Amino acid sequence: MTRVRFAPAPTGFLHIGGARTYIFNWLFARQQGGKVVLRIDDTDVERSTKEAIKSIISGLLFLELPWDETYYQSGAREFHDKGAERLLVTGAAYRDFTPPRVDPSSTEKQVSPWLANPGMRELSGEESRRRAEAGEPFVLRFRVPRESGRILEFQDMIFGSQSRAIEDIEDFALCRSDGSPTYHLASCVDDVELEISHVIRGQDHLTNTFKHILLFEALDFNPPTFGHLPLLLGPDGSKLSKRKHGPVVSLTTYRDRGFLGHGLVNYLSLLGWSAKDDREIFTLDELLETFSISGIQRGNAVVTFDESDDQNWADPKALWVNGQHLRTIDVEDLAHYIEKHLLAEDMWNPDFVGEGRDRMIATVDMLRTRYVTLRDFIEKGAAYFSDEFAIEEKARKNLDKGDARTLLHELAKRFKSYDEDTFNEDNVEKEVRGLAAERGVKPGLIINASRAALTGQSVGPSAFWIFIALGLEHVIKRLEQA
RNA sequence: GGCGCUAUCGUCUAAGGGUUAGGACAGGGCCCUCUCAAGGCUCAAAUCCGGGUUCGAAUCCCGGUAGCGCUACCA
Repeated sequence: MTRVRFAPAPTGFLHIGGARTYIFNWLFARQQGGKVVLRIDDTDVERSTKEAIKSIISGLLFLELPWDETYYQSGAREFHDKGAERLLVTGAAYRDFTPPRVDPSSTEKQVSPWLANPGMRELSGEESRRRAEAGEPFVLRFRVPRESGRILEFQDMIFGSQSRAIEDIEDFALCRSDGSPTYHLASCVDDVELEISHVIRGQDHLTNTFKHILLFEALDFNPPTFGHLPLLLGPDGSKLSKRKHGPVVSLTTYRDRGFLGHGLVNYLSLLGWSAKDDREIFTLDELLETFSISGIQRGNAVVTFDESDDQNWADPKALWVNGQHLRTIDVEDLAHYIEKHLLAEDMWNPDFVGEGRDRMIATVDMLRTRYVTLRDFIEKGAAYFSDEFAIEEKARKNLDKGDARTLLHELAKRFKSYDEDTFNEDNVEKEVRGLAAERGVKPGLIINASRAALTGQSVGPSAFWIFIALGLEHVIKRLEQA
């Protein structure tokens, strides 16, 4: 049985690199008919927060790729303790009483690689126990058998055959001085506990994998199959991170700014993976059909975004992919997503249910070809859903041209004799063009002024269509107020 | 510094010994047109450098360089 896990540390929001890892895990597992476990790696009590867990889960829900089980590492402490105990008893681990390094994050160059603290591996079992019982703090370290001169090897699903000399691996920590397990210990023990068959994670763990293999062996378990994904880099070329790149890379930002869950899934899946043909747009089903680990390449991918640019706050390609989804998904579904945003903005109008439903759907359908996010319906499309909308500078200019306002008022007067049946696109066009001919002005003058009066914008769908979309009542009101 | 990984248009990528090095986004132009989009057509844009191997190298090998990652009592 294929079982994969996605294991974020709840030390902040989940960024889109993590989301991509989740997507690839999910796709792989689902193709195999396997299970997906969400494992919250909250062993670092200092930095883990409840809010982060909430943010991660809500971000993941937004992707609409459901997982099967949720597991909290903090609730599995007894397994970790048992593992640590076992490693200590068998001699695979030892206590290190060396005080912590003063400034572990210091940038000073290391002259030679650190492998172990002097004197600690050689401590006799008795002395080690005595000092521990006396209350002297220690970290538990893995005793890497460097003297074996072994070359460690494994087959990575993505990077292929990997090897590393055991003598280059340092005695990594298994438990902190407060007794809590580190990532390496907890992760491996839990992978065993959860019967994980495939570990698919970021390439930043590629070198750690050798440590993990050593750990699995010492614990007497067969290591799972590993696959490492190329990393996502920010515009500056460094590994995507919440600290460095900020909330623009947060999964929840994409949700809040109006991405479609599967639109983002599509874009993210294209980073490091391709179908080997020219296709770029995939529904979830198509992705499920097409995705393959062998289509993943090994180079890191740069995500370009510009926080200060309203148009390109996300990667332009991400926006484009989302736009493609926006205009191809079922319009009813789309309307449903838009409703949520309207509700959130207090722009919800009860007319959108019942009789007005069809009108709303038709509006959404017309607007979707020129928008790329759900937010656009709220911002650029305000006039279609609400009577409160701003009038743009360019639109005002269109209204100020010639006798535009007078003509619009005349138009309003004429539409008063219309009813629901006669008020259709053809008749409106005839009326508008007729008025233009009558007064000897270009039709464009009235047309563009109409759009300005009706929507507050100089750009948008066909003006004749807008008349119908808004309905007779609103049209007359807005024309009169022009 | 040590170890590991990677290297094709600005960005995401295809081509795994023989192609005018293909596609997509973004950019330019044209068509369409009541505006803006969408859509269609089109232009510009790349094999990191140096050596091999080979009739032939983006592709295989070696060396350099660059980038990224790891080198924590973070994950």
